[in-house]
Amino acid sequence: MLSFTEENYLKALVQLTIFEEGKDEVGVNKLASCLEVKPATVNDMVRKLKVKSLVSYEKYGKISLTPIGRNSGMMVIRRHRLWETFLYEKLDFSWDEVHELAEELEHIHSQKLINRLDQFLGFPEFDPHGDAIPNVDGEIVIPFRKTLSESGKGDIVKIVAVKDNSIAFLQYVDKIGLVIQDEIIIEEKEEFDSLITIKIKGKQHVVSPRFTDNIFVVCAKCLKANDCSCKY
Amino acid sequence: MLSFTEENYLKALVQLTIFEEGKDEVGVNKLASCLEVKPATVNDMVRKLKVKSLVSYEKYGKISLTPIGRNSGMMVIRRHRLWETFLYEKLDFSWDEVHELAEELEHIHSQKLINRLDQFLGFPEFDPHGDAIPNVDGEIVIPFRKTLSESGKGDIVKIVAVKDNSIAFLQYVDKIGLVIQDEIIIEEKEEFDSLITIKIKGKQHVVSPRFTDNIFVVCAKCLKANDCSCKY
DNA sequence: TATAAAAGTTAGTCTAATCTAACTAATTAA
DNA sequence: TTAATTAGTTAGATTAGACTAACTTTTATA
Repeated sequence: MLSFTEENYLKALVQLTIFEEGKDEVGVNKLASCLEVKPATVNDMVRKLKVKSLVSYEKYGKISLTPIGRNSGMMVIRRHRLWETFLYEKLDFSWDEVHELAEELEHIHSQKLINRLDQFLGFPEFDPHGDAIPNVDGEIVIPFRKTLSESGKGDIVKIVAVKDNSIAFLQYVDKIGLVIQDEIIIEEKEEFDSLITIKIKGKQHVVSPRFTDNIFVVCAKCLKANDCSCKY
Repeated sequence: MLSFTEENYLKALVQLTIFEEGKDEVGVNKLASCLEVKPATVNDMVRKLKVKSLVSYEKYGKISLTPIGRNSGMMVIRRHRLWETFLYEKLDFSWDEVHELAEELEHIHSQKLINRLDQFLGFPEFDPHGDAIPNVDGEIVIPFRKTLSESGKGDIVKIVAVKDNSIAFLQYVDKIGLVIQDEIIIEEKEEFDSLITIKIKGKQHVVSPRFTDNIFVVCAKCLKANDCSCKY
């Protein structure tokens, strides 16, 4: 049985490798800052996780997940996202409240509980932030998507997820009136300071990279993220 | 913020004092065996809880809860029993499965979460084992009831709760076919070995004190536990 | 009421998860 | 290609919650 802490390390590793495009390993410092602990602490823990065959690691090398470690980490994320969905759908919590609560709930271990919860929720595919929920085997389809920052002037896109789950960010998104699946028109991109002018539901907003880096979108027409050549 | 462990101490103290008729304090050994730790461990912890004004305690004396300690302990029990109800009512768990899962879920702290859950469940008064659920202020109405062992020959009673929440006991209750609110007729009481012959739904069963000590009942006619003088 | 048994305490040890401070290795840039 | 910077390691300390073993106090009983 994994401890609360060990699970948090595995979860962070999944986020920093599998969910981070084109990466399958991560350094001690990066993991430390993600978990808000000191590198020395990570060093100790990674050795323990290695003994348990959950990570691959050599002194002065990078850290990566073994298949077992990956699956365990994925299960934590599955639990997290299913609880978020429960809180949002059934208990009427707002999307900026659910993350914090799910941080605790994700450590309840029972497989049976989480599978029953999944069923109770009607086997949802996405959590309230638009993130895919790993299935019972720890598999996940990472959908094609790009950030709003990567969209070009004139593009008409659809928001499919948010990257940042912090209360401050989500409340800002609410304030603008943006909801998952909404259409966004990129009206202007200012090279100088990277500010972008967008239109949502007919209303214009000027937003910063701090915002656009954390909004995941696809083309509103073809629903592709990258090799889209749709013309409006 | 109380730790997982501190909460378990407070919960056990509520059970051993408030829920145990005519007691308002308990010794180190009793608490230790209830929590399945050594008396030395309890001694340490009780000192810590005293510093936090959660218990009253003097060296070589008995342990009792302060009003704050009582309320904190009650909140753990409220959470436990609401989660049990959720698992039973919404996720179709059987009553012998819910206790174990609720032991983990009860440590999720959010007041808001538990009050929303309460509302979602329709403000239930009793958990699946027939135990009353403390309200939002940590108050509880401990209903009048006696054990089946205390019932006399010829009594017709109604089961309102079970004392033991262990899987083995609950599965035995299921096997007999007994359900909360069922009527039980005490047909025979054997002084020699304390075996009792009961009739449930027209079927006779011979049961031991191990069973009857853990079944809470009231008079089926007047719904009183003690000063009942109903004649059948 | 003396003494045995039960209940409670103390001191010292252990493990998990963290830290700080000082060190070493690897990488980057002048 | 050396020096500076960044990344990673090690040793030793700390805290919470548990333990054992030896001791002391309280209670019950002969």
